[in-house]
Amino acid sequence: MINITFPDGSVRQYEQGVTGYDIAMSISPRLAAEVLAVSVRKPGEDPAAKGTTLDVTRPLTQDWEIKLLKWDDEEGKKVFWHSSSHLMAEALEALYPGVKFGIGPAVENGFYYDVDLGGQTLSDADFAKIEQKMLELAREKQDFCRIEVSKAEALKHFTEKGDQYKQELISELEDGTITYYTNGAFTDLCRGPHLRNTELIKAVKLTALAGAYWRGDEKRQQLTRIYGITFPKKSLLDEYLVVLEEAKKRDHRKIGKDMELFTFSPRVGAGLPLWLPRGAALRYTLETFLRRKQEEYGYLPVVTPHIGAKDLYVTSGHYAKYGKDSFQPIHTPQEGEEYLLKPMNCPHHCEIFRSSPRSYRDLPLRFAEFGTVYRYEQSGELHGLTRVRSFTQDDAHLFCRQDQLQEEFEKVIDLILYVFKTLHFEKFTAQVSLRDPKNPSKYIGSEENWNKAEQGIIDAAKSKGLPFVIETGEAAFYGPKLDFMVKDAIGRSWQLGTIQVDYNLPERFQLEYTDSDGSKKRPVMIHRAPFGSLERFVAVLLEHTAGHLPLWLNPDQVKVLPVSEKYADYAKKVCSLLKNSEIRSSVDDRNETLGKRIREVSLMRVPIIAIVGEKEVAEGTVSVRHNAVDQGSMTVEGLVSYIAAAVKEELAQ
RNA sequence: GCCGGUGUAGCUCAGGGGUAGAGCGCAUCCUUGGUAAGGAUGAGGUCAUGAGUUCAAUUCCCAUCACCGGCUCCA
Repeated sequence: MINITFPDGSVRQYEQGVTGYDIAMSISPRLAAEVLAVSVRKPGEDPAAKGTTLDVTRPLTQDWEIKLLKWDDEEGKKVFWHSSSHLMAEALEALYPGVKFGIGPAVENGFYYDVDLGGQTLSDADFAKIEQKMLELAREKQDFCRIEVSKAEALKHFTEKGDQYKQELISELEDGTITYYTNGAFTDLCRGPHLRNTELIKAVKLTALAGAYWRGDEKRQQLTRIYGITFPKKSLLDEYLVVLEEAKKRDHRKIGKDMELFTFSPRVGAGLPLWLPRGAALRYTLETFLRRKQEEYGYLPVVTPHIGAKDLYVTSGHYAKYGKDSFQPIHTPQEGEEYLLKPMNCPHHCEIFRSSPRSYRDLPLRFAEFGTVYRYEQSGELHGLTRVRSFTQDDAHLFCRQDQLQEEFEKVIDLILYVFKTLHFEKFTAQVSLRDPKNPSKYIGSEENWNKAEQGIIDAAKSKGLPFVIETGEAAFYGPKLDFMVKDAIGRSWQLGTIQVDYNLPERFQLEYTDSDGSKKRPVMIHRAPFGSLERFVAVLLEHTAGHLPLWLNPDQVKVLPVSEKYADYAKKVCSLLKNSEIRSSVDDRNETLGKRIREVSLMRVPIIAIVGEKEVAEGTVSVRHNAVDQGSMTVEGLVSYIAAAVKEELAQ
């Protein structure tokens, strides 16, 4: 007998060799029908440690703490989708004989399989056929069987099959650890785990077709990557399709066009956004918001040029690292002079630090700048406002003493949390990015400093009670960092704010201050950007809010609509009174019906509509509609204080 | 940068070897309206750019550019 501990702490005894499925059955057949996989962990192991996921058909031979994984568990979905990729492979093999398979994992939303179709081509017109075949095979209730094989046997099998991709994978595996999974006529090299059988897959949708290199290496064979997603219920697929539609509607590129915020012009160049008046108003409001807060936190605004001498970046180390992949140096008429478009603001700020002798009493010094930078992003990677070649960082560099690092880092976390809170990004996670210990040559700076910096970040995050994950190998080449990933209203993750500790640039720029004992010391530097960049932040904000920006931030706060042209003069008067109170307002007195203008103004997401007609002119009032809700009539002064109160409430949160 | 797709009016898109269409928007007129689409008339296009095939190219072929979906990358 073995002891099985359940998540609630209860323990039950089972026969040796019992399966997850048997255990589920012993609780309820209904649970057994839903259970997709089982997560096991040695009893008493750290609860934070991830368990091992096993097939529900795997016999259990020792004491375990288990969790029965269902669709609602991330790991359960992974197993479901991974099995689906095998199902798709089976369908492909049936429809396209001779097809060879690369890898077919589960991803965040579904799964893919990289395949080599030989000479055959595939287009999304073929999706329906493949989906049909998958459903047909799924209904056959094929069991997924796990088979252990020797390396020699596995190599022989795939050599005979002529699948060089699997051969390559097997050749890198250790003998004795190799398993196959079969479902129906399809056998795949696979570690698993998988579903019990294919029947659990009730709804199938192939979503995209893409090219992908074998093992991500552009020098190697290009495979066709087929993306799909499956569900245990048809209704879940329908819901998913609705979410996709919703995401399309929330696409910041579309909203930006609708709301006339920004545009691009091929004549100006790819990835170089042009901010339209309303977009510029939005940016300006965001900048002012942050500038004021930073002032409270003791930041000092600085301004630096958009170009810098090449030597500046040679000193910083960026030239060696990125020079070849950047916009190329600008050459001046005077021979030998070379300037670079600035790809970051830090070297300029380092020079500001150097501009005068610094005392330990001066620290910390916090230089802030909305600094526009230029980076030669690969053409294929440009995407709306989230990935551009010219963008403005809400940048600041904090120069502090080692004993101030922790506190400064924590204050930056506070500032970022304030920004997120005010803009209603309620779901976010922090990611601590550390060095890749296997690849030390990728990084500059001493081992000792790296250790100090990495520990400093972890300590600060812990003391702020920040939920964070550690990612090794994700650090910048000059230092470790703490990145904030926010989840938007429909659950997608985006990287926004970042805080980075840097022991390297102070070294390279020979920055120093005089300590209390008269000795020269090197300051520590913190890079930070709560928004990340204004471009990306606006994009994420638009997708998060579907363009329904809060009143304080909206480029149009009030639209004044005269009921008919007779009241246009009064409307203009109201508008100018509002403007006198620094409210962003305009009049729509076009010769259109009131209903139509309300519709259009609402579609433009203007939060407040002030309607004026005979009654309002007589009474000296406006009729106010806020977010489609009638607020009754009020005087212009009344509307001004109404807005002031609403804005104050939005910002106070 | 690589693979695939797309590029037709300001916007969203249909069409197709014989130089073009719809809806919305825009303009003018009628209407002067009370909380999400009033009516009529009209103007707008080197069919992304460049070369090629053809009697004839917006349509077919090639290249370039931009955008879209992936891959790779991201100081």
